Amino acid sequence: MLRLYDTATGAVAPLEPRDPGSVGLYVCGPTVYGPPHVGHGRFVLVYDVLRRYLEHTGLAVRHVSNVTDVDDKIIARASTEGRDWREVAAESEQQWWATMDAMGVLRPTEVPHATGYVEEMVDLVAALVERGVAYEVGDGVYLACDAVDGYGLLAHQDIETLRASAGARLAVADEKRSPVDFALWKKAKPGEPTWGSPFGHGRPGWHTECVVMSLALLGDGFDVHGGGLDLVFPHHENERAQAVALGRPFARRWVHNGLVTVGGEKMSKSLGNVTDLAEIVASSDPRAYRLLVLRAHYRSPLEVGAPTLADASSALARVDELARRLDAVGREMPQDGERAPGSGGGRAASALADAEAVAFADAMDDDLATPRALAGLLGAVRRANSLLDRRDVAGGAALGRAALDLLGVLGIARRLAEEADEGVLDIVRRRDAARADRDFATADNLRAELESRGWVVEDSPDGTKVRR
RNA sequence: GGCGGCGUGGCCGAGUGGCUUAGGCAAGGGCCUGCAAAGCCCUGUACCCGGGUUCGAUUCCCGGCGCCGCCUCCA
Repeated sequence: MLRLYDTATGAVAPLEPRDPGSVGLYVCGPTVYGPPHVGHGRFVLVYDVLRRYLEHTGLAVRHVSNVTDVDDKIIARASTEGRDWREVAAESEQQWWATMDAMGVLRPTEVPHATGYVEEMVDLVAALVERGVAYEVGDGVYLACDAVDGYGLLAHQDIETLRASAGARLAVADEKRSPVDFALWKKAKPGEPTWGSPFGHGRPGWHTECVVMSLALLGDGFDVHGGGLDLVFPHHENERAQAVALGRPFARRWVHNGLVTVGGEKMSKSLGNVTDLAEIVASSDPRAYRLLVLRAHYRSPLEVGAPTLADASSALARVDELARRLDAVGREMPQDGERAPGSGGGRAASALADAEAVAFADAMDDDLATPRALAGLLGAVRRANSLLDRRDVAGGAALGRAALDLLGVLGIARRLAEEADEGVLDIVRRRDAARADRDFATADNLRAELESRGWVVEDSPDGTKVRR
């Protein structure tokens, strides 16, 4: 069984689902006001792999990830660009999915939009007011955090400390009773999108959006709530506060992924080091970024840059090379190739494959230790290549296929080979003819020609092979 | 100031009280090759500093130094 770290307790513990056989996972999704960056890419990949692994172990996963489609930043951008806020949100969301699809990320099973749940949000705010834990002032409705049992659970600080900390930093200008209180409902300002409510026209606060959507779709006491480490406080703390104030059980487990650094620092607009995710997907194999992300533990910080991406790309090339070799082997061998006749090594070979699967599960069950899982798999890739080099086709194929299958669980499936067109094949044939004539000067010129067209040229007993 | 975390070989990045002390990339040597490419084999003797605990610490404890994140919108 998967053991996962819980931010609330600071300990690793088995993930025991509320409903046997299935897991409800809520992940805070993007606010759609601009193009996705590598930080978004990391959180999406982390939870994509969590989901894939849970499904691999036979659990049904209900994976809910919201889109925040009304927010200060969306409104601000629409305003400066003189456009409708809905248009900005829709366009950004389209960009989001295009990039995620390119990265091979599974779409969440449900994608609630904040604007689709405003009525429920109003109801929730009203219920909190009715219970006397929320109060209305001039610019909105706030939650009185003092009334919340265990406020500070995720921040690992008591409310007095949080109050002092917030009070010291914020020039208190609004009408909140306490600096830690937060807006459930923001009353309308001129030119902003609004909805009607018992507290006047306005829009919901961010923290209210997520608590409403997660409970609406996954129900009380759902299994896992995830998001970036930077959402722990105040966002998740405040989501939880609302549920607690209502007397509803909230997430049973809190999972947070580490942040991406660029040049050793967190990405931020003020530092000017925000790396566009779409650029990475366009300029390199999207699986390279996935590999990079999985090579670090999900709770550690991760350095992303051209050098680390190039590094991951090279590692991936070796995996793909094995896949190509196995394809070739598959054509020469019967399809039940693991037990190829006359090899005699079949049983030992499948034992080797089983051992890989066990090691993989051990690593993954240990708080999603993808670095260890990957280390094992990449080692298996090398050993499989080694067996194939030594003509142990049965052993190499069994081990190699096992490794590739398990890499597939992580979303690092093999890339489809690109077919060479007739013009390229013509050069290949001329080069083979030249090599047969031992006219190496001509052969080398033709190889240079192929390489200049972007093909990697490899000689084999069957003649020139090209790939890219 | 409070809270959380980190400092590992050229780079990225796991991990561990001693045992064969990840993995990847890069580098050097080798096998293979007409030469390459790809693949494989071999090599590197790393754990911020100072104390302490211990038979033994990179790993545990204390203290420093440096760095990062959160405490305000943020994946």
